[in-house]
Amino acid sequence: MQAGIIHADLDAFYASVEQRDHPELRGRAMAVGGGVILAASYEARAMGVRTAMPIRAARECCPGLIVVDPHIDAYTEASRAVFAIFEDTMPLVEPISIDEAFLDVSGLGRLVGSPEAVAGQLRSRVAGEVGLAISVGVARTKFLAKVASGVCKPDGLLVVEPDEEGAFLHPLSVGRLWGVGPVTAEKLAAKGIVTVGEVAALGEGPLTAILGAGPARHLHGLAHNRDPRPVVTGKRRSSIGAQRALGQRARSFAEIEAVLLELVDRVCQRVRDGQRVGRTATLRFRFSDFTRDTRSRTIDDATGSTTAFLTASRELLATRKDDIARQGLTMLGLTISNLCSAEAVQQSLPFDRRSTADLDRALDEVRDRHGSGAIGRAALLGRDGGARVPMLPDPVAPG
DNA sequence: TCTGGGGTCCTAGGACCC
DNA sequence: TCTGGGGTCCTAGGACCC
Repeated sequence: MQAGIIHADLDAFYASVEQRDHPELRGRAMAVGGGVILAASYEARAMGVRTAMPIRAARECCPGLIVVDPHIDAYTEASRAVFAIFEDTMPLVEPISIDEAFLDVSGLGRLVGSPEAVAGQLRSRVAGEVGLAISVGVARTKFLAKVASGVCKPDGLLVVEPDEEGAFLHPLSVGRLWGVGPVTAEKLAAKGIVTVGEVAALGEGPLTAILGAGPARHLHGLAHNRDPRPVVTGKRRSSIGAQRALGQRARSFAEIEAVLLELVDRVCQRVRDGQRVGRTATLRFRFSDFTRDTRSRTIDDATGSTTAFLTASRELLATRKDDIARQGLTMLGLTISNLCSAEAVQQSLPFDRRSTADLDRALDEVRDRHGSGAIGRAALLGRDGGARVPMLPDPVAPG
């Protein structure tokens, strides 16, 4: 099997757009900041500036750092232009974030050129037409393609051929494995495991003892470059949320309720704009001591209604009223999940007053269309036994 | 200047159903 | 009547990513 999956990743995206649009920022240690550092230029990174760093700390390690406000519209526009080039090159594009995507070029054959040639074309078109540097990794799996683009940053191109995989992967630090963050890296380091090769040599059993079954299976697979995930197009977000930092100042409960109303309104608007409906509201709290907490509630009928989610959210907020008064809230967030398309709900059959046999037949129908794990009886009936409009998952685009 | 703000995926236990 | 297995859903929480 040939190396046919591309991972393309724009370098220091927000900062690069600012440097493109403001020539006086080029070659300078600069960053985009909104409360904390959102993105730093490579010049600033060389001085130790990192994403998510408080701006004051960033200035301490990099005196003279230029911090500019974010211009989200410019980033969105640049992202659109880059993705248009991706899709013009290859229809099989899976967006990962505003500045990252996978492309499956294995089907292109000799018609367009080797994956390496396609990757080179992408890089020169993005540079020429959008004015941004992009790093591209090419490999046999998604995971390895992503590692490759990370290793060749900035402004690089790296192809890992199938017979080079072990030699490339094993010397790398475990932190390069997708899903290994500070917590997992520390657990492994405590057992003397630092490189991907050491994870690969360990075997799944001992790894399970260190990390638990799920992460061990995942990591063991990656360390041997087993990653069967295909490149998938047409995915939709499975949750939509917003949050608001409140600062350290004490807030009255009424003020917090007002913030909640704003959040609910904003999130529900976005849900409706996407022609979607949801069922679960999750409130996220952060207190003055930086501890976090979540509370969620699922309502029976999927909706995009601000009123419905406001009711659910206020109930959730009320459950923490005492803690909020005692500890002080510094952040409030709301996420709506269990999303599906509003259209799917429209098309669903009216189940009211149907017999159990009818419901079971309808369930079979849904499972035929969407797969056996798509939906359970409880989701169709509601926990109180009352019939209601069922949730259908969004259809996944073919390919 | 005050520790953004947007997501994904996984796990475990209890409730409930067949 | 008792016991048990298998499955889904909901809730809470953890880790991670950009």
